[in-house]
Amino acid sequence: MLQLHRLNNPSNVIDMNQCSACLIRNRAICADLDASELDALNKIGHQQQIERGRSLMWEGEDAHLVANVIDGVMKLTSSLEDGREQIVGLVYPSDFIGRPYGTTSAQTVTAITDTKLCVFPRSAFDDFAKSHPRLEHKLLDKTLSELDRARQWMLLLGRKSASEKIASFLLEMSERLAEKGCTDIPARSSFELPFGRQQVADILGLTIETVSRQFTRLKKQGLIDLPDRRTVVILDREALAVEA
Amino acid sequence: MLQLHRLNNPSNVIDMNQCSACLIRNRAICADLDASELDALNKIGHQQQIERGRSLMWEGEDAHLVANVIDGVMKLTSSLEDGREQIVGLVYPSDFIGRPYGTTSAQTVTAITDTKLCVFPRSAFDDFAKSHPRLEHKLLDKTLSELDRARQWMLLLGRKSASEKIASFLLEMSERLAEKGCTDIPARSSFELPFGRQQVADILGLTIETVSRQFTRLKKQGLIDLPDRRTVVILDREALAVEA
DNA sequence: CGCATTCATTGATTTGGGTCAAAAAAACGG
DNA sequence: CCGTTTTTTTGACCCAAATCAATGAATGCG
Repeated sequence: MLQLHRLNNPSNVIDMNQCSACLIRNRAICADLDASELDALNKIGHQQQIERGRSLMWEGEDAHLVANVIDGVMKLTSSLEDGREQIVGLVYPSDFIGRPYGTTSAQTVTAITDTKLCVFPRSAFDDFAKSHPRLEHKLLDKTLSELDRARQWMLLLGRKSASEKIASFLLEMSERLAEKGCTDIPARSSFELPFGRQQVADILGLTIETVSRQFTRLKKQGLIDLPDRRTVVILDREALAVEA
Repeated sequence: MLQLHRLNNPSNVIDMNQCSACLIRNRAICADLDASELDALNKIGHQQQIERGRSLMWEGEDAHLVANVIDGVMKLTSSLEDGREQIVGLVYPSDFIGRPYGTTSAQTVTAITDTKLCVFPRSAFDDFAKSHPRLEHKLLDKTLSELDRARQWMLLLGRKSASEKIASFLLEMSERLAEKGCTDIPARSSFELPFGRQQVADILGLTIETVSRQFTRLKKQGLIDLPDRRTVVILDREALAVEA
């Protein structure tokens, strides 16, 4: 069933256009490359659109590609045989996807919103990376940051209560979405979640019902407002931080 | 209070002796270095003993060093203000510790057993790494593996029940401790945990009582035996795998 | 060796969050 | 615009694991 979502539709494939105009160029792994290097990298990759809900790679399967997110949000998920799912990572513009120097993907990578990517065949990318230390350096730096973030999330998953999880989540989202420019809303106190309630539950290791109840509780207590189901307005950041 | 554990006791500092005799040399980040490179790395680091319970760096504090574990087991922990603690990583011989190109440590690093380390001042290590792509490459590879492992652990923390957590833990330990040669016991079905019950609880996001109850349950059901409080014998790996 | 301390087990009780079920509200499609 | 589908909210109930409280076993030390 998941197989149906495979992306081998050539109509989605677009020639890689000028990196120099790329909005996330200075934050992505290609940031430290010079013009000629960028050109070489250009030749091995291409831009690709991927629509909301579609997956780019699957847990346990061969991953023959790596990618950079240009625009949109993706999720990394691990799941159990019975369908329980945990979102183990979120991928924002300028973030890197995939496992260089590995064969199988440890997680499923799925678009949460329509997403624009720079895609590279893994083997070609591996070769390029091995011979371009500055790129590997950037990749290492990003990976180390991701690892720290993942470990911070482990504390939340293992030790925080539902209300603490929700509060931490809202605060992190308000920062992340602001910093990454995923929305046009200037005020970081108001932001649009790219996730539905079930996805929030899958991020926090909760059920959808618990997420919903916590949201309405915070709303009733006046710490947040929820104008529509995707928008969150933080009314009392202080109080929220105390809960986190 | 934690400050008392700081390692500035010069008696613990030993000159780095010959890497060529190092037991973990071929698995650690120094694996791909040639003799002269190894010699240069040698000059910036030194070996150090650290005893069980002592910490090498603290969450949120400046980390002016990075290290390689030669022998022993260490833990990475994150904690909340009220003392709740989560073990977010385990560090075995040949594993790397610390955050190159970063300033503050995101976790506390503490010895679980008496540990032997190769310690490097961070700034000197950073410089060395930047000019030695093969070392950075190795470091990247290790970091990517750690990230995959951390994310797999997030699934356990967020979605597994206590009995599933315990079963997964025992199976992983039997593999990890065998593969890393942390014990002399040849049979991977019998191994000695380097952790007490509280630490197992901190790894799994449970309480010590729940861990204890699950252990005794598995013993009563004949899936494992517990000859003494640190030793685990897996009697029915199949059944344990079904629980995991 | 015996006392003290730490660590682990076991039992009784509580509770946070899960499950099950239904209603309400949005979003979608013709 | 209306019926269908999906998503979210709300309520009633339950249970796994936490908490609280002892007891029992190891370990360490004078």
